[in-house]
Amino acid sequence: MDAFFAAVEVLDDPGLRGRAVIVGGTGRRGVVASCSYEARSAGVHSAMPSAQARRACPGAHWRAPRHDRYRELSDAIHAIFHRFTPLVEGVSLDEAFLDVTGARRLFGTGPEIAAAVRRAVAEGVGLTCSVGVAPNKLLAKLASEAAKPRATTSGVLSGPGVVVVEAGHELAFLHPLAVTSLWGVGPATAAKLHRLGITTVGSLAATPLSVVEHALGPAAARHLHALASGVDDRPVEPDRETKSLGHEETFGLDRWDSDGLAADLARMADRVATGLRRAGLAGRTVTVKVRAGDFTTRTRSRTLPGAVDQAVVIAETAQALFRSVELDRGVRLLGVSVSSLEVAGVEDPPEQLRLDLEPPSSRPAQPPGPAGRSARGVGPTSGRAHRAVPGAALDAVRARFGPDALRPASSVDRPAAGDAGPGGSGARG
DNA sequence: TCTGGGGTCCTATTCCTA
DNA sequence: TCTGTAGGAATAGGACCC
Repeated sequence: MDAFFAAVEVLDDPGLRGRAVIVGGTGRRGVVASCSYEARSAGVHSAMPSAQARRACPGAHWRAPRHDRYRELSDAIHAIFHRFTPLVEGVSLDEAFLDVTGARRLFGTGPEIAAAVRRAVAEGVGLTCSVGVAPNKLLAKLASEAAKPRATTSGVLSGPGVVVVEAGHELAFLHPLAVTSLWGVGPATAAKLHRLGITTVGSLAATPLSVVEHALGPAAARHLHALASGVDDRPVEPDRETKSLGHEETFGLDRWDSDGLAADLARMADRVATGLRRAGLAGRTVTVKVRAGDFTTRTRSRTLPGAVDQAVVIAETAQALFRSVELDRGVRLLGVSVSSLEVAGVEDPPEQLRLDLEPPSSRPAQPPGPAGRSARGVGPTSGRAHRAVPGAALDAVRARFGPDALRPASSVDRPAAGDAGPGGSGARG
């Protein structure tokens, strides 16, 4: 999709058409999530700090992100894709790979299918998308980039909409591109490649693999070297499993209140647990992420004996991990995630619902964990999964009485998201 | 008063066990 | 019983994507 979030804002407010529209955090620490091509002409781009974007484009119309609305339209767009092929791999809300190998008998050639998809999306949801047609995912991705509109300092140039990379012309398309075009080459990798004199995809392909391996390590080098040669065997995977699920918040001001931060961790854990149950998942590894005022980031993780989807267990583990992190430079960002996911079973017996956290010492002794691991002493080590019924009860109450009907008691009577709120967007509670 | 949030993947190191 | 080692799992950090 072209400038997806911004395009949705224009769709819902046609008065914005042709104007510079920026979707992003307006707080003191916000960044640009998406912007219209008119804003891009002024030098604004995704991930740019909001303060910088305001300076670059003072007349822009700002909108706060509305992820539920974007998801709604993304679902509608994916449903359109599925009319052409079942092999749809969603990369993000606004990007997907379609393997149309088996659809050509029904819908025509690749370019014909691309044009039909664009028409169907425009008619179905009123948004424009750009399509790349190519023999593999890398080339299709790069071709779709080439198909998009272009923002220049003198204005917006409409793109071709569809770009086709024909078999036999892969390298002619690929090799002149900047090496940063390759999926997986960000600023750090680009800097290493530039030190070798590698600036284009073609120059990467021409560099001996052993030289690239020395700079990037074997895995990344082999992967990028193959991509630079136009080789990309990755299949379109319609049903990719979720590997982790988390939530994190950047505070408007650095914080030092460890009690308040611990309460926020409980709130975030509750949100993650709700997400796990909604997805029918439970996870064994709890990770806490703490970004300090100087932007250094620390993570602490602990793997539990069983998979959990209960907020109380995730919160207790997260809070224990959090206590092991030095707070000497203030806390800018705090986050919780759960990984080592598995499908939540229903065979485990239910546990008594606990409504809030208590100090570990006030609870009955936990069964001993496996030798060694439990001795390190962070967090609960119950021997089986905590899941299903208590969380389902919480979810049922919230479904009936609203999402705020039940909250961790530790977060009651205090702002829900820290003094200044995440991204400075204000406190709830 | 530069740097969000939700993710995936890779690498190096540490810990534990056989 | 002690020690060295190898391998796997866990942990921590970082790069990258949209």
